[in-house]
Amino acid sequence: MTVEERRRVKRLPREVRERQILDAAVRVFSERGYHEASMDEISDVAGVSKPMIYAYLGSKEDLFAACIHREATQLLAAVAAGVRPELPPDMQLWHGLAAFFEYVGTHRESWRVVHRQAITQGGPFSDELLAMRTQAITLVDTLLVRVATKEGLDGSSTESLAAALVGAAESLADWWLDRPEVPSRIVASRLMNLAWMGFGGLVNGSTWHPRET
Amino acid sequence: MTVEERRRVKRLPREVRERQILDAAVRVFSERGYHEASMDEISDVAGVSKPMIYAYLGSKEDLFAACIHREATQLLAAVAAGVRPELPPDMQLWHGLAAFFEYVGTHRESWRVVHRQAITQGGPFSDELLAMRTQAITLVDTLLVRVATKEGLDGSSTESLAAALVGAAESLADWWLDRPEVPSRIVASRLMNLAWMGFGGLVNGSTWHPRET
Amino acid sequence: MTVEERRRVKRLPREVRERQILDAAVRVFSERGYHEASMDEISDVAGVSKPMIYAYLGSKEDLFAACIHREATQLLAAVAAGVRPELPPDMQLWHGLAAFFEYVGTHRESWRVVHRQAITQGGPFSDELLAMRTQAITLVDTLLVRVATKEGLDGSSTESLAAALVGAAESLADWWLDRPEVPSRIVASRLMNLAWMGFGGLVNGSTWHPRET
Amino acid sequence: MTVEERRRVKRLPREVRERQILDAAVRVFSERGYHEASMDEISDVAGVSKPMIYAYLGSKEDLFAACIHREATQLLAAVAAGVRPELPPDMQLWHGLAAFFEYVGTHRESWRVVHRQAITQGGPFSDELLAMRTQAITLVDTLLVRVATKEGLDGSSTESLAAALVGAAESLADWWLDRPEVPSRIVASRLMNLAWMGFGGLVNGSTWHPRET
DNA sequence: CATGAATGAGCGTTCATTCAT
DNA sequence: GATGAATGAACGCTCATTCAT
Repeated sequence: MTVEERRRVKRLPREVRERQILDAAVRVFSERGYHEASMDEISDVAGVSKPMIYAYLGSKEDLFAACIHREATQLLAAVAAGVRPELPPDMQLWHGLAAFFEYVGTHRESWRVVHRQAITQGGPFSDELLAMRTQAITLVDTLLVRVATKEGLDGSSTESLAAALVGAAESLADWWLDRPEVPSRIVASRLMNLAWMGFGGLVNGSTWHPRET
Repeated sequence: MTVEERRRVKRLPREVRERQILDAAVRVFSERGYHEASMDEISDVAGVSKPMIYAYLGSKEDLFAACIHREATQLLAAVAAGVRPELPPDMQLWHGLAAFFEYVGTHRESWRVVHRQAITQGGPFSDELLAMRTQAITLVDTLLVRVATKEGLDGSSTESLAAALVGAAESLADWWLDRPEVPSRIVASRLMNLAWMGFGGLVNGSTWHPRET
Repeated sequence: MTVEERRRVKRLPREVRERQILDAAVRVFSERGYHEASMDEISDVAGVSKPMIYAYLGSKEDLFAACIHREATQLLAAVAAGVRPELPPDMQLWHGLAAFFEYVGTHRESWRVVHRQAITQGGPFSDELLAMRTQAITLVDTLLVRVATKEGLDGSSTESLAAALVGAAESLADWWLDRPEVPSRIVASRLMNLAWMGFGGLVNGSTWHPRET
Repeated sequence: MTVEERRRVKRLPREVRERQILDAAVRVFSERGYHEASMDEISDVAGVSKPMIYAYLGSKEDLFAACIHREATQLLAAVAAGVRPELPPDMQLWHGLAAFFEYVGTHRESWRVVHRQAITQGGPFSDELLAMRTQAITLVDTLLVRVATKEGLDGSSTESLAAALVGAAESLADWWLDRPEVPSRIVASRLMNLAWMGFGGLVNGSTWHPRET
């Protein structure tokens, strides 16, 4: 019995198959995009017949949502693991950013699916993604608020700043995806500087305003 | 139908027809996304038969590329018009950002096509988009370099900062698209503050570095 | 240019194509039944590609409904044409029945689709069929009522008798379908006798009742 | 799972399992129709895994044929039980009809499967059904022949009359299925009157013939 | 010039059926 | 004996694209 035959014949437990399918789906969705991806290719890559996909993960939409959910959860977990609460705020932010870019760098497919694809598909996908994003923003906001209140800054605009920071990180990650030669530390450090200095300025009260010209 | 009657039906010059088609295509692509958009609907909205579209603008891909090109060119022109070279650098940046958000706010369909759609479709579309982006980055880089060299900062990393800024602007615009209640000035001002403060820090040489923990 | 090529190339007007498609659909539905019939086969038989069917007649359900409607209408028209109002009631009934069996005998496929298939498919098809049946029953009822009132019979149960007669005719036609050797006149005459004698008995007041045993 | 435990799970004898499966199949076929019924649902309703069904009853077709056979046999038995040979012919017919409608009324699912479903599916099912029908026609024919010969009527057309009667009964039952408010006795009585009066006319020699118009 | 008519090719989905366990 | 796991094959439907008119 050859290895190939063995593969075709073995009856794997559902859990294993589901992982195989999700792995394949992430890869194909990442490479082709949601619409260009065909269930046929996914089933080929997964080494499983199409009916299995439908039996275990449901429709194409369901499958895509499952991908986003799994990958986004992993990403968020990686970032959260990087942030250690006993450190001072700036170091927390730094470690969070470093973990984020580290993860994106080592899981490019994952990121492509979660961000590039999910963001443009309306409906149920956005919801899944939105929830994750909200969590990320909350994470950052918590940090900023701690600094801001200490320093006496009005806490009202921290959330929008957090949103901008998350957005900037996403955007930078997207930009970085096409430049594999830059080390993740460098990218993280650039954003950290921009963010911390900019935020520092706001905390000091030295805001910029347009002058009359 | 006699020759006489034939002459009476609208027989518009090619240029006008092309504009009609492109307008319709931008609208439909923006509403439905690239893949959900059907040539049938575009031809309906344009009030032109499908063979006309193929004759004038080529395949669906060609049509989409043409949309991106036209809209991106307009956007870039609007931003460039905002930047007035006789002003000091910070005011140039400010007017550029203001013009950008102003344009995005008043041409939401256009932006949806150019950014949200184009970014997720691989292949030929990215090229069109990439070229425009490079122009934008160059525009900003020119500004930064002028300040940086004046102040003695090493000019090596200005380009990546410019890229980060452009990326942040794009991301923020995307975020803003779903929040029509925020005035464009406010959004522009937030990004301006973050950018200018952060950049100012770098110029001063007061960079942030991770400490040992 | 061969005949075949000519057929592939000719652009026929919509109306003609629709008839072709409906003809093919009636044939295939009649032979295979609704569920076993495939759109592929119908398109093959019609000598048209599948997209044409969807463009002109809509979904499989729509197509089936269109078949029923067309065939049922024709059948009813044939029967109505047979009934001549200037004749006495029994001759009207006779000509109606004769026309009915004549039609069924010469349009077996049509009848199979209208009755055998439509009757067992729920939903929208039944409605179409029900409407036709109601018309048929009304037609018969009108006849019976005229006789019944003349003779003084209570007209309350004529409708159910009409329903029974229509049902018996349908059933007899179904039975007859598998016995092509029997002439249509004979079948019609048998039902006519059963009906007229039975109805005559009722009119005379000589009804049958179960006796105690 | 130990040998001990295995023995405790329900390990019913084949006969019982088959009945379970057939019961479930009749229910599902009756509700959904042959094609809409899925083996999955049947196995669910039966509380048995799909491979069991295939092991015991064979393919879907086989299963359906088994359903028809069982139900049709029951129906015929019920009718035959109603007919008591010691009674006069008209009372025999009456009791047969009454038993028929009584059975259909109390076993609607059964009837739906036997008649409505089986009649529209070609091939093997018709055979099963045809055999049963032939038996029913023979049953009625026997009755009619006895009367007819006694009275001197030519016996040649009794079979077709019997067929018409059986067909009318089937059709009336089908019509009645959707009108549960009518009592079975009424329906039976209507058909009995129509049949007996009509048949009586023939026996008397007072047949109807079309006149010249 | 302009279009209604026409299609090849492919997609998402389902289902009866069969093994390995 | 009994089942979860697995699939081949087909079906309904759509869409970008192209001719004949």
